[in-house]
Amino acid sequence: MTWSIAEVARMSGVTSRTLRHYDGIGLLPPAGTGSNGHRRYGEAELLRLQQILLMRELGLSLREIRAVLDSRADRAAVLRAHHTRLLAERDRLTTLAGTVGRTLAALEEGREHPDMNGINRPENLFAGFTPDPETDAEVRERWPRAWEESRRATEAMTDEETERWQREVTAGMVRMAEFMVAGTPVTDPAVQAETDAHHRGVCRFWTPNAAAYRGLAATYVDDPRFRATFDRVAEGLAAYQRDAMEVYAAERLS
Amino acid sequence: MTWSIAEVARMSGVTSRTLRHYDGIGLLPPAGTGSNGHRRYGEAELLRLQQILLMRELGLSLREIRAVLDSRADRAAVLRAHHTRLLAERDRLTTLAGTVGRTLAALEEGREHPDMNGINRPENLFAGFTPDPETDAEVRERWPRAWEESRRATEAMTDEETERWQREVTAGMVRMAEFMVAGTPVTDPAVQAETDAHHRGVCRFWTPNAAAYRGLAATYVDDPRFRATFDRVAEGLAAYQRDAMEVYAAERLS
DNA sequence: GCTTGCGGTTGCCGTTGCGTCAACTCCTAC
DNA sequence: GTAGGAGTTGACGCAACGGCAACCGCAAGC
Repeated sequence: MTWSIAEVARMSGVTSRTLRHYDGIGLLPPAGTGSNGHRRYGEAELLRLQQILLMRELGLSLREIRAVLDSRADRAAVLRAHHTRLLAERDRLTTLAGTVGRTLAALEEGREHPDMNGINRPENLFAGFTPDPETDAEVRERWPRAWEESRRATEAMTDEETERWQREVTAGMVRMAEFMVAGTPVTDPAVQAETDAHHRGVCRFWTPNAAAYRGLAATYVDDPRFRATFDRVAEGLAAYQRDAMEVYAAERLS
Repeated sequence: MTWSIAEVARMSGVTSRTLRHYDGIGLLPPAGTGSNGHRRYGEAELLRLQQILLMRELGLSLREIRAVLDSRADRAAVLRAHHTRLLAERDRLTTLAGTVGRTLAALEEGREHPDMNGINRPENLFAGFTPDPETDAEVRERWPRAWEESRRATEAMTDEETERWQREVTAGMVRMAEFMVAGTPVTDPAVQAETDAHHRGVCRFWTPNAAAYRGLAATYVDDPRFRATFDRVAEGLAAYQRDAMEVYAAERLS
């Protein structure tokens, strides 16, 4: 028993165009083609199509589905990865919806040019920034090991890399500010994930233990130069960042 | 003071390709071009670019951004619509992640061919379905007005429309089953939204008031033929659907 | 014998927001 | 004279198809 493309389409609920597409990308070739070039599908193909549609409903890409069906990938592993992606995307949308909602509220409150809810978005906070000699000397004196490590790492970067990195730091600060104005507690997994990114960023230059990381956190608030940098992005960000770092140090560092 | 494309790219953090793209689609034409064809950007363009990037970060499409900037659309209205879209998409992902998570759990529990967590997914539950004369006569006798209205609406549909409609009904039942196995309470907005869709579907043939809709709900469970149809999708679906409909009737109908 | 219609075919464009070549041009410095 | 850098336009590619065009084969009806 074989079926024509239109019959399969009616039985499965997809369009014949889709079936041709699946044939075209090698996901579901028909059992054979008649003398007139018409595709003929058998039971094996119907079964395969059923599997395809099942996974498609779960949101897997056709490429992944093909990998699974051709047993070039483990079903469970693919689904786990997909699940993680879904949760991450959901969290992203949640944050985004919050930001849009606040912007909207500001707009309707009459502020014609909302300033992003108190967040400034410098494209690159450190553009043309050279650490002033005074601070540099101070760091060198107080933490000579860290200063030396950091110096080596900095010198190894090209100008381009430096700028990309500065941009990334700025973006991280803005994301943190987002959480802050959204009222997200610093213990929230999303905030801690961001803090983890910050920690990894710091580790590019210097690997702090819990106490050192806490020291850095304190410096952000206590040192007027650091605090000013944070507060240029959003008021209170230095303290928020410090709190997040302290939670991170307590939970993830030793 | 004007800037070259590379300068603007460095200042704003986007690539020169992006700027050319924005020019290409008319979103951000340069202030002018030099004798050598090179684009020159002025302060007005930088300001416009800043606005663009702001809205882009909020997730708006370039088309929407252009509409807003050319004041062919209301900022607040666009943001409100976008906010709604974001929330809907977030909810979709949440449900999807739940389904994927349960499928994954079933898979890891050893069931190599998980049956979608107890949900059957007939492509079209009513394929080739003709209401049996007995039921038909019964409905006609008990609710003559409704039977007549429904008959007229049914006859007005082409075969194609009928099949599409049956498919949609089946899909709705599967979505309901998803909520049921996910343990979502029937009072949940998502479930009520689905019930609203069901209600609108019913209204294509017959417009029930609160009592009638509740009566239909009861029939789903009490009538063995209806219940069997629901339970072919998932066990207990008839009761779940009834509960959802009763909540709906109480809250939205009179 | 000719037309009409159905069911199928291939192939190409459009969708979104750019990344990534390729092939040129212009200007400057050595 | 030539190498290099900064710019240009044009085109393909990405995911998963929808939709259209042009064409083919086969049947029925005139």
